[in-house]
Amino acid sequence: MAATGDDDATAGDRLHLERFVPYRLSVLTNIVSMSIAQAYAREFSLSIPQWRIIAVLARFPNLSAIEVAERCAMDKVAVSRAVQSLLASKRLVRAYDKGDRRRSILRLSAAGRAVYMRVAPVALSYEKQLLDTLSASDRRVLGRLIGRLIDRAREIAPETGVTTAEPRP
Amino acid sequence: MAATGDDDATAGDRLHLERFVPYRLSVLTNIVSMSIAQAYAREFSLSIPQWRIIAVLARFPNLSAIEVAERCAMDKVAVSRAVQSLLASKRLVRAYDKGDRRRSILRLSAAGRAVYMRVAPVALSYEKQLLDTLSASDRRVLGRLIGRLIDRAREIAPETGVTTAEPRP
DNA sequence: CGAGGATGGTTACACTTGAAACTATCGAAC
DNA sequence: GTTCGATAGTTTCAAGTGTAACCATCCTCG
Repeated sequence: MAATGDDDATAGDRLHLERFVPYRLSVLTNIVSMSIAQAYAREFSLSIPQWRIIAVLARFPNLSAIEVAERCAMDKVAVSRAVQSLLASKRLVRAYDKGDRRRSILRLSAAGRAVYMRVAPVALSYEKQLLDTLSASDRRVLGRLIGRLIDRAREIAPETGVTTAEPRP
Repeated sequence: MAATGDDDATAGDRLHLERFVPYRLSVLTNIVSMSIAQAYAREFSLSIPQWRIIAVLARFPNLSAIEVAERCAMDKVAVSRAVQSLLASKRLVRAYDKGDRRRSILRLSAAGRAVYMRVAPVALSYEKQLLDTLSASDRRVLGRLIGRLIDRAREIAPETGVTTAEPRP
């Protein structure tokens, strides 16, 4: 127990970590990410980046590595590494663009699709469990708020470079 | 086969990454954390764990390492390391409990408080900027939703051990 | 007292991650 | 065609992180 008791933040501006939204978001995200990761890491030995790549390629096949990076909010180094391990485990197939031979074209293999088919329901059911404490209207609001905050965070981010999802259309 | 480049997720259960709440939370948190970290990492060479420890000790002085860990949602190894570097940079003072000599007692030094005084306003102003796209009522709702989701995530987390903040009172 | 177990904290090692440098290809300008 | 700069992707090396093993101290129960 804090000997002096409490709150020694003598600034005019008080930062209460436990009410500080960035901090709380980070706590929430950590718990959620770890929970989901556990579900697939154990059974399929997938890392988080690997799983993201599978998920995005399941939905948008034939992306290049950089396009994957944009959609996944990962940087290209992380994508490169995850792609290599997915190629090694034969869950991914890589071709190269005829016209531009720098550009890779990534698709899931049958094995990759199989992994997706088994992991996706687990992920979705986790999300369902997580959200079912909220009312339908709270869920809608949550979705809207997250969207707004992401947009806003991007606006005020000091040119963070790559950790930005959603390719500009 | 969708060579057209769209939605090949032929499962009955479709995972739309861009609508998947855990994913969106992770994107949001990444952008936010990196933005804030940049602010203090550059000027004060503080890592995220270091900054968290400073913030929590500014508010609750004389905690032990484990109490810090609980409040920061960090594990004790991370705390140990961050404490060491903060001791090395003279931003922290460590004493040991008279009654229980295993137990450390951590406090900010004058230098540590000075860092806090300069970083806290930056963090708060970032939060303000982030949230000022939302109406006052949306902000309240957001706070409530995050709280609910953290509780829920803890409930359904498969005994993740330590990544859990808020000591039980 | 002293053995066994719990608790606070640190160390060791393997693995992941990030920043920067590097290769290779492309497009355009001269 | 050659040079220059941009783009796609990889490699490298250093730093960060997690797990497990490890000391030291404390507690308790015989």
